[in-house]
Amino acid sequence: MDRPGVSKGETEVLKALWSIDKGSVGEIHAAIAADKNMDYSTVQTYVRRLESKGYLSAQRVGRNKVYRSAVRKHQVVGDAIDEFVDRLFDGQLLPMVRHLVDSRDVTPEEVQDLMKLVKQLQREQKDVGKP
Amino acid sequence: MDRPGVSKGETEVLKALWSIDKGSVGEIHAAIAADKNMDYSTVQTYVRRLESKGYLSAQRVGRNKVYRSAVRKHQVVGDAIDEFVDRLFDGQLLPMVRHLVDSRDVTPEEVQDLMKLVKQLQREQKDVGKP
DNA sequence: CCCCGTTGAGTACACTTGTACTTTTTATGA
DNA sequence: TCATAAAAAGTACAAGTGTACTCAACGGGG
Repeated sequence: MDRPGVSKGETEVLKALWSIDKGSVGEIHAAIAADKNMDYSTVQTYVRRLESKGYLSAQRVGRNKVYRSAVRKHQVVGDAIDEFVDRLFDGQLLPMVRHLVDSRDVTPEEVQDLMKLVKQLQREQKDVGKP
Repeated sequence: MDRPGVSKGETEVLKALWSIDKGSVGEIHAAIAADKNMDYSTVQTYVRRLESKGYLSAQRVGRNKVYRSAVRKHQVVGDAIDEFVDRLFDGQLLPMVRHLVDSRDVTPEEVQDLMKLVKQLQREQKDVGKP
């Protein structure tokens, strides 16, 4: 069940697909084109490669194909994170987060959200094993 | 001043170099070999590539060269993180962290450390502009 | 009914990366 | 002094990636 990794360009396609749920190459292209600057043919290539890697499933509808992601976003993103954290931080979470907040400006809002997140984690851990 | 990115294998070499500060290819190899399984020649290749990309500076000492990193760890890691966060989370910190803590088991110790980290952030932000 | 634009399929090609093998140089100990 | 081991230098090569161009097919609007 483990496929070859997703490249940078392919990731763009997957993100677009997740955002529109399903669509033809043209629709995927439209969902990307906004910010990035990716040729239709390039998207086509990425789609083809993703399909052959098993990340997309296609369904014929008349003359065209409708693609949808065959993997959950959570899964793909999680795998990418794992690999990244392994590569740079030997799998350790804390140094990673420290670097994150350390190297970029964190806004007060973000700090608040972080705090909420951590508090929630604490609560979850207290609840372990309780009804 | 912006060099081509560092590949996965090259990152291993850089990490080894940061850990021993400086060394010959042999010493770098020794600093890696422990866990990973990287041939001496492979390390040689990575070193050569890193040098030509401008990440290493070399200094001749007798028959061999002593290499050291020409870039600070913080810089390289920071760049990698930025690119990664951009690629998967459109540059947004919070979704990234949420996913991080969400997708892997966080130990109680890690939660405590996270809490410390966030509290420190809060303190820092209160101090902005004060003597 | 036919042309045109949208799709899909096939092909291209240079650059990067992982992974090494081979050849050359050189200091060093027998 | 000369062989040897270690390091450096050069070469190799397949797979993956970014980035597209070309051509064929087909379906809908004029």
